[in-house]
Order: sequence, then structure tokens, then C-alpha cells
Amino acid sequence: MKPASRHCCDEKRQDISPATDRLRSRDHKITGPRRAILEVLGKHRHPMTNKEILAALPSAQCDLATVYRSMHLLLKMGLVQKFDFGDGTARFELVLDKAQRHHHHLVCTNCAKVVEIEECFPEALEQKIATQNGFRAVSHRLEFFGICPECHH
Amino acid sequence: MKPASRHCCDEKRQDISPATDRLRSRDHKITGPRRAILEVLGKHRHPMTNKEILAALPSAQCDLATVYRSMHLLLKMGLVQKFDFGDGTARFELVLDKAQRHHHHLVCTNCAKVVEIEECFPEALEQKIATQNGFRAVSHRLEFFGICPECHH
DNA sequence: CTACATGCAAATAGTTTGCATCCAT
DNA sequence: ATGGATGCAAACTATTTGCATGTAG
Repeated sequence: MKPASRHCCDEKRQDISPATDRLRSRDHKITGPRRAILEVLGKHRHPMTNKEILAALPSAQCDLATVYRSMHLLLKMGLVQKFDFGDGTARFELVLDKAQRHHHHLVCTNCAKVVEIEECFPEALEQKIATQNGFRAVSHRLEFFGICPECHH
Repeated sequence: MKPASRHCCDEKRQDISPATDRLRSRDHKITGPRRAILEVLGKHRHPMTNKEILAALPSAQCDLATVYRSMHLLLKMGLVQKFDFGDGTARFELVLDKAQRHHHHLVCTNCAKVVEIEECFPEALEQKIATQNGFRAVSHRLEFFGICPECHH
């Protein structure tokens, strides 16, 4: 995945107040970096790496370590979802409502274009896998890869 | 995933000659390290990290870099399959016959026990996802996570 | 005021690579 | 003999952490 992911640049940006409210309610401070990071995530609604988030931050910016720490916090609070496209770099997406909580992606292995996928691994099948093996609290990690329309001549 | 993955130690070890034959046929040398690595993979039939492979090598061993280079080669030759359990470390499994080519795993997030899963994402559904988005050559990466029987008291 | 958050730099961990030497063919 | 393979060390990338300082509440 060489080029930075392509997004159909940033439609509907989200209101991040539900996120800041949640942070405040659990005694976390709403600092400049945190607010800026949430705004970036609310604006770019695609999986972003920590470096991409940092680069998208308005002028002043903050330290990369702060982005990492913020993502840890947001992840623990359930405010972002973490994705793994198999290239050794974590990506994050803001989660503000239940609806968008669990979903997957279709990634172009040539240009890194990302499409959000609503289909999911069949619940009944997952349940069967869990039961057959005596596992509890089973979840899955699923991403699709292929060549996008624009990349096959 | 703190502890090293637990395996129900190493049943049926596989004959690796199909692999060495294939390497030779494509003008790759069968060196000591390569043979040893293939034997380790044939013996431990579970996803192994490069470090685990190195550690499992008989006495003399070789350099970690050689393990990495060997896995690249074996992957390119289609002789191993690469898995990503989301902990930032690649894992590999020997692939000697078509049957075992594509499969998934159920991983205990507590003790790292790994169970091989035969179920797969429904082909028709994947095809639909590909078509709907105009993608070609679509594949998927899928792993299951949960708590194994021995880890829930 | 005070605990939590941040910046900075150093430390980790996984993986890759340059280069001189070695060895399978 | 000879080009690919290896060992060793250094380089890289992503991520984490210690510590002194800064600031939200």
C-alpha cells in the first residue's frame, strides 16, 4: 500500500460534542490536542493512521506521542474503532453512533482507496464457530482487498 | 497477546520435499537454513512468528534476517501463508496442498491459543461486494478472537 | 492548586537492507 | 567458478515510555 489512502475528500463532517461530552463525563480533560484530533477524525471519515491524523491537524499541531496517547484513550472509551489493513500500521475511525460501530472495508491494494462495507460475517456462523470450540465473547477482524475500478485500466 | 501461542504440540509432521522441489525448480538453492526452516514449519503446524521459527531451529540456528528473507521467499512462492493476528507480528504457516491453502483462525485473546477454522466468508457475499464496488480480484483477511474454554474459569 | 496531559527524547519491537563473505549448483 | 544466500550490523518504521513542565477544571 504505497500511496496514502485516497478519500473522496471529506463530505459531512461530524459534530464531535458527543465525544467531548463523554470524555468530560469520565473525568478526562478536553485539551487543545484532543479537541483538534477529534475534529480531524470528524472531518475525515475514513480510517486514518496516527501520522495522517498528525498531518491533518491545524497549524500548531502537537506531538506524535500525543496522537498515539489520544488514540489509546479514545479507543478505550469506545470513541474510535481501530482497523488493521495488514501493512503494520493501525488506522482509526471516529465512532459516534451505534450504527457505525462495527463495519469493514474494501481496500484497493494498488492505490489504497478505501470503501466502507456494510456486509458482515454472518452472525449465526460466528456463533456456531464459538460454540463448536467452546470459546466465549467471540468477535472477528475482517477486511477485503482487491483492485478498484480506476486501477484496472 | 502476552504468552507465546500454545499448540497441542506438533502431531503429524509433514514431508517438506514438495517445497524443496518447488524451490529448486525455480532456481532457488536449498541451503541449510532454508531446509531447517521448512522442517520447523512442517513440524509445528500452527502460525509461527519469525522469532518462534528461529527459536525452534535445531542447535546451529541461523540469523533472524535469514528467517525473514526465507519467509519472504516462501511467501512469494506460495509455500507459506501469512497471518495477521493484529498484534503487530506476522505469523506463517506452511502450505503444501491446495486444501489447506485458505483458512482462518480463532485466537484466544487471553492465552493466545490458536484453533484452525474451516468456515470462511461466504463466497457469494464476497462476490457481491466485489461487483457492487467494481473491484476485481477481491480476497479477504479474516480472524476470530475470543476467550478459550480453559481461560474462562 | 493539583492531577492529568503534553512535549521531547530515548527506548522498544518488528522488519529491512548494505556489504563482505560463503556455498549450492 | 559464480551468482545467489548468509551473517552481522546498521537503518527504518511503528509504537511506547520516562520525566520535567504545562494547563484544564
